[in-house]
Amino acid sequence: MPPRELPQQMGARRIDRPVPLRERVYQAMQELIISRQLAPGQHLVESELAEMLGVSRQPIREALQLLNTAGWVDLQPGYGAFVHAPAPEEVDQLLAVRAVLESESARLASTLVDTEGVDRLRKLCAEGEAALDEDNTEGMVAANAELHRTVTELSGNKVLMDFVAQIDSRVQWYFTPIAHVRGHESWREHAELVDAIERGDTEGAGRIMREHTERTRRAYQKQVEEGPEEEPQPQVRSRRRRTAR
Amino acid sequence: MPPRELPQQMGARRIDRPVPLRERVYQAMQELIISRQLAPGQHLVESELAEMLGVSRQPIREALQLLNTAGWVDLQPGYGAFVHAPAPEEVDQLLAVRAVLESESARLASTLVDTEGVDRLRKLCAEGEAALDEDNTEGMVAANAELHRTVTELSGNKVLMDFVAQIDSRVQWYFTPIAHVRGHESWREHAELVDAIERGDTEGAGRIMREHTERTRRAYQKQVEEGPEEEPQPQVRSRRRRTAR
DNA sequence: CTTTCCTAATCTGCATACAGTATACAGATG
DNA sequence: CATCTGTATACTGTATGCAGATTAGGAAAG
Repeated sequence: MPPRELPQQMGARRIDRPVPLRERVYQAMQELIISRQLAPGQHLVESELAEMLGVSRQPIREALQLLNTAGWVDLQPGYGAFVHAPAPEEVDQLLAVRAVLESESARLASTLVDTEGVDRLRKLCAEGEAALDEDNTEGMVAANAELHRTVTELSGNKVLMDFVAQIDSRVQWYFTPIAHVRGHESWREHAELVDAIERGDTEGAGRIMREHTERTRRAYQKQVEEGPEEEPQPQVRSRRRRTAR
Repeated sequence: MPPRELPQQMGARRIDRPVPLRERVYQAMQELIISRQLAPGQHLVESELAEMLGVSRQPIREALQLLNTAGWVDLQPGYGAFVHAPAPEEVDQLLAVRAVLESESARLASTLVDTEGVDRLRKLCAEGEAALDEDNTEGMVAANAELHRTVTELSGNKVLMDFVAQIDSRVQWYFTPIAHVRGHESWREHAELVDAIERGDTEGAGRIMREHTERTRRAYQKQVEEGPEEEPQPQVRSRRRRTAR
């Protein structure tokens, strides 16, 4: 330990190191994928992306590797990178895992009740309801994500947070297009969940969260059955020739 | 489909594409970390690794990124890569997540019973017991890992498999040194688990697995409390000067 | 002797260059 | 006309080079 301690309480936030290019490329590409500007199955040519984003191939490659491990793109060695095209059963499986992890988050959160945390949750509930009333889909999705994230944060388990974060961003991707249907119902469940957490009702919190996410999952399944398919997705999966000059 | 089929039954095994260098570097480094040849907290200098493994820095960098997302090394932008040094509470959290995911695996597996799968599980149980009898720690750890992996595989949920695989390899890393203590007890529980899966006892399978992994977790906690610390770990975390010529 | 500042050397981040491989198109062959 | 084969080309994988950032170590000052 250094002889003299530095007052730890000051703006302990260290100056932000320059964010590596690969991180920013990662973010940019994630957004391009979520917004469907890069379509599922599309071939991602490194040099093209490099030119598009104004950087060299190196940071592009690094970002692609990260996107690969996060499940956003599929990397086929010696072949290329393709935007991941989630199969319906994969989405279902993802939601199943989410259900389990979030349920555990709720259980843990309820054992660490904390008025400050509960306040935050209630505020998010209010925001969500408000967004719902004014038909603001985007705001609703955001509030929903933030609520779930907060519950996980309150669980106090960092590892859990990491995993749930990974899953949630992908769930959001799959979901955004099929505009969240179960509006009021969903937010009523959220409110119940917060109540259970507040009173330290571990079993209740876990059960409610589990039921909640399972219902979401079933809503998704139903949507898939009914809505035949958004588009059959040409599922390109083949290398594309750029300039056939 | 092409008009004329090629006799599909012949040695249909396609020639293995050259495994990218980054993959092999990843494997090599993971092994070096598990075997403690690269100590926790140690600074990993790209050029050094490149020389050591006989490749250029590029594949090293890519492998480091992957190792980072998998939790094996910590990457500090502009600063360097360091072998991850798990804090005790992190290990505990990891085991908690493992407990939940594996329990769910067992539940799902029990709903998809299948004699072939049960046979494989039983065989692994036998192997484990045998290894235990002849005091073969390595074999025991391997059988244990393989058993858990198989249960997850039988769950039929690919996403779950991915996550559990990630967790398990890290759990193995943390565990190998503290030589698995709860020997017979652990394998008795495994046998019970397989029985439950065989008879399609979903709740039982889930419960047994949960209790099993929770017990493992508690065994770890106890070990941590008793064994003060392996070594206080200098926690180097500082860049090292290579050739102070 | 302690603290501060400066300097030098190392290391990372990013760009570019090169080689090998897979693909698509065109021409050849039956 | 259909199918096969050869060749040009584009893309990935790997290596190397360069600039800026960051730290360790030591000199200078209190």
